[in-house]
Amino acid sequence: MRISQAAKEETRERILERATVLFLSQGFETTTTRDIATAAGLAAGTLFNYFPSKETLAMSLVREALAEGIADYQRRHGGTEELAEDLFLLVSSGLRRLRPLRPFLGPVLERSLSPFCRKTTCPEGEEARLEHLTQVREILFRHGFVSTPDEVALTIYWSLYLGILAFWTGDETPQQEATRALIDYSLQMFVQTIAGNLPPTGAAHGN
Amino acid sequence: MRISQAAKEETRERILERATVLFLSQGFETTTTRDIATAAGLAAGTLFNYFPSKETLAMSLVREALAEGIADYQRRHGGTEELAEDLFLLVSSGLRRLRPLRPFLGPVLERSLSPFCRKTTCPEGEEARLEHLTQVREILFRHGFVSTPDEVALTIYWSLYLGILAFWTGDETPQQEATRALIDYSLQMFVQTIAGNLPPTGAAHGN
DNA sequence: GCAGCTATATGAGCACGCTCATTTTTATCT
DNA sequence: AGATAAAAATGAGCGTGCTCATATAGCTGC
Repeated sequence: MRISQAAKEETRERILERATVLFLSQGFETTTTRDIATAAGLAAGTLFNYFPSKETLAMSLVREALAEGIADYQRRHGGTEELAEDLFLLVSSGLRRLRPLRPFLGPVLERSLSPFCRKTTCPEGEEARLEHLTQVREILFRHGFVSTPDEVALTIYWSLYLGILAFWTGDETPQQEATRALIDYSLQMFVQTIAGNLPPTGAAHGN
Repeated sequence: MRISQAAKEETRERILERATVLFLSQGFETTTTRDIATAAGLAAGTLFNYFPSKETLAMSLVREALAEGIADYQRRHGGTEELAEDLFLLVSSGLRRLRPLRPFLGPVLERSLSPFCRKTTCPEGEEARLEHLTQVREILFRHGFVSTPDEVALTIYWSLYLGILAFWTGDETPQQEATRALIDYSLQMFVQTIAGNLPPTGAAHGN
């Protein structure tokens, strides 16, 4: 068993696929790793040759979706809009890709994107965070924030973003309009602050 | 075994006390519920007559600390300061009381205060959140925000607050100065936005 | 003090995520 | 082909948090 790089990738995809089905039909917590392994035609232990933990498995789905969201955003929007609008499109693109997974995302995001306890957290979550923040930085740069934006500002951005995701996972309004309002408000808040002149630490300044 | 209401409370306190010691010396995840039960002189299962889950047990400690923080705040500050300053004092009071537990708070807060998945979350966490937000509402009211502040605004406040807590649990700077800066920034941001006139949903307006 | 009742304590046992020694499969080299 | 070594699959088994049938202790009315 040396070359079968392709076969291995295939198995990986099959696991993710079956896992998604199970998570959607019975929820994240209720689905056992044994269930997933069986559904993918593997022994219980084999699953962990592909993913170090159940959490990481689920987070792979999330990360992939968010990455596609970023790609969508880059493809469609050159960034001619206003800053807040631009960020709104980024966030929306992510949510659109995450949409099919929404029913089971609560517990997954809680464990893997939570701002707490960066050490224990699974690598996939950390990477998703970095990928998103990189894109945000790029947008800010494009809008004239030349210096690397404040560490503090980005920390706050991530807090707001998590709040949005969290709210969205439980938003029962028809077309998730409530989430839309929250995104608007959060981003306006962020942009207004970062663009203005704030006493304490001094936000990055626009042109 | 009927009356011992007082005795029961005593046992509860003993559990919390021993658990704190264990959590501090070996961390939250590493400490088993069996460890705690034994340390409190109980059988493994008895622990769960007092706390429905390990998470809830830990969260009781947090909630108590935060409640004391709020009490401290109310005792010491009539609220003569500026709004942002007032909120800063509230947050600081909480952190001061939480300080002794800091070493093991990461995983605990992650699971119990996380904005995700309100359903699964333990009741203690939800209550702590409501208690804190009630106090925030009171402060806003005192500063002239007559209408109940926007649901949206409070959701955002909580996101920011969680971000602060999260950052604080991992803050390695000498006197947690970095956290101080984050609190300043976050609250300025919040106050500035809530006081100003923000297009989308319309924040509560000051006098 | 002795039944009777009920609140509490007990610990065997369950299901879970995950590990690891072992077995099986597969590619490469002669 | 056969031998060899590496990669991958296996499933028994471990330590968790937590449950639940059972046992025990404490109060009440006699």
